[in-house]
Amino acid sequence: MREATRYFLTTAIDYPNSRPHIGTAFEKIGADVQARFRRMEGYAVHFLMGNDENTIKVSQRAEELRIEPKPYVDEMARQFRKVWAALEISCDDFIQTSEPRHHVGCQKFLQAVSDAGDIYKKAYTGLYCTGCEAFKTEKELVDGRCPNHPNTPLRAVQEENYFFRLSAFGDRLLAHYRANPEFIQPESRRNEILNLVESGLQDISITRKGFSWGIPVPFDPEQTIYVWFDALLNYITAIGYGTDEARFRSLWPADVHVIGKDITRFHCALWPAMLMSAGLPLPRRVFGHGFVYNKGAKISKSAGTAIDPMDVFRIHGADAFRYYFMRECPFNGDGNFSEERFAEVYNADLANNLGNLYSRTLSMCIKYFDGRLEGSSAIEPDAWLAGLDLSALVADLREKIGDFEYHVALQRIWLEVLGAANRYIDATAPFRLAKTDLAACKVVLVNLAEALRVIAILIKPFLPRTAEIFYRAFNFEQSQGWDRVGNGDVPARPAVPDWHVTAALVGGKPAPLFPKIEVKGPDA
RNA sequence: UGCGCCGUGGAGCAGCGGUUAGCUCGCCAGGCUCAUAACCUGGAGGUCGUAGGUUCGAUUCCUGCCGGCGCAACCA
Repeated sequence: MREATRYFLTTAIDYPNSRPHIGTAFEKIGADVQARFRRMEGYAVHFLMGNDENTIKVSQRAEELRIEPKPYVDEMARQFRKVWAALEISCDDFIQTSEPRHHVGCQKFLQAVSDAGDIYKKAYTGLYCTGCEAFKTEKELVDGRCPNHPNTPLRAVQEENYFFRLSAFGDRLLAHYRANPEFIQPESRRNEILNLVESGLQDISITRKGFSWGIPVPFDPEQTIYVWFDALLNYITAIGYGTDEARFRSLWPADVHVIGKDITRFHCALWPAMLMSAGLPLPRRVFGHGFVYNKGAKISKSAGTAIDPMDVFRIHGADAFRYYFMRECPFNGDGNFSEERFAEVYNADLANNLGNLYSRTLSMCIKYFDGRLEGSSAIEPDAWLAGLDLSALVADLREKIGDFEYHVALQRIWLEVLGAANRYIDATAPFRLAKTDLAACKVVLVNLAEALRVIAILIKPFLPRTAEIFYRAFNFEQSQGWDRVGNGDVPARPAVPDWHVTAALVGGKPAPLFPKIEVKGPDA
């Protein structure tokens, strides 16, 4: 068997200061859709996520809780993974930057960059706010004070740090952007970075002195590696850089880093420069997705606008949650979340359209044929398409999903495929044929069963649970197991002789997949 | 201030150099009854923020302005 093409994708690693909110969930879902889609296309996907743990805040928080940092980050990682699992995020690996594999790889990398002559030591003088435990720039100050801690005087602190010669990489970065237009996506992010790098880069301090929680600098144990330099390296340390070179070589470079638009500069300027210095290939693509706002307001923990994803999908299910964000919030731009809008989208697209199509199809099969469509193999189920060209549609969806244009892909599926099925029922009226022409009625139902199968495949990356329920509504697995079903199976009618309903029934009827959300009226 | 984004029928969003500007919700009128009071058809409603420019032609490209927002480099 031919070795499948590898596809390595990553998300940003998260600060484990607090639980994930819907904004971080948005990113993971978007990446997961890509991972699932690529698997369906036959790629050997490696999907990496993780937590960013070597930060001052983590050690402070652990201290507040009177526990050691390591048990603290382990517990947070457990909670994060639990949320991601509940959201059906299909990552293959989850790295914590406190793990030995990361420490080893980081030190090796830093040494490599140092050997390349891109690291030097320099005294840095700055105003330090003890309230924030951070340096402040002149621009940030309000009346010479830290805006967050106006009563705490700033201290002038001088510290010797190691610097990375980022400024030396400007021309090479620009050359790379020009030679690889798809390196930074979407276009607006690319323009931003082009602008930034053209205006000149400054060297960046990459170590801190006096912190015990973090990765020691190999050639100066008094210093630890600063979080940004350290965090980016997770993409290579997780796959064996410094610990398993063969594996590293088989997976690197990454096909895409999925990140938030706020950290594009680190991924598109600093990160490639680091890799160039160490003599490693650059990732093929960086995709900076937009943000999710809470009714137009920025998601902020302090302002109380953060929403816990669990609150939403605990009630309505992970698939509904995933659908909302993928359909409603363009991945290359910003979107909004509100309970009202969620209920609207859920009821219209999932309950009335998708779920109801499932219900009415199965109900008729059960009611008129006791669930058995005998002789189905003699029927060519393409009437329901009414001229819709499925292979052209799939080709277009490949392009759209490959470019992270999920909202467009979903709109097409709903408008054209679900629409075709619902219109077909209306046009043929199988409920009427059941009284006059059972054979004709069966033809319609075989068509509808086929429609459910096609829909199952098309929505598989987005709504994995629902897709599986659709596929398993009939005995299609006798010809192809669900786990192996891919986009190539859309036009391939299953060679199963007598299609029959295998769906779970409640009281002889299919249970509603997406029970409608009762919308509260203004006086409720 | 610099950079970026947004301003499209009542609401929320797509779209994008070119046939009658789409979708969802809401509203109105029909049809249907298999289904989660769901589904299907049709209708009302927009001079695509504003003033100019480029073009045979702009909602779509450029510039100014108005309004909203995000980011501004050791700050995630």
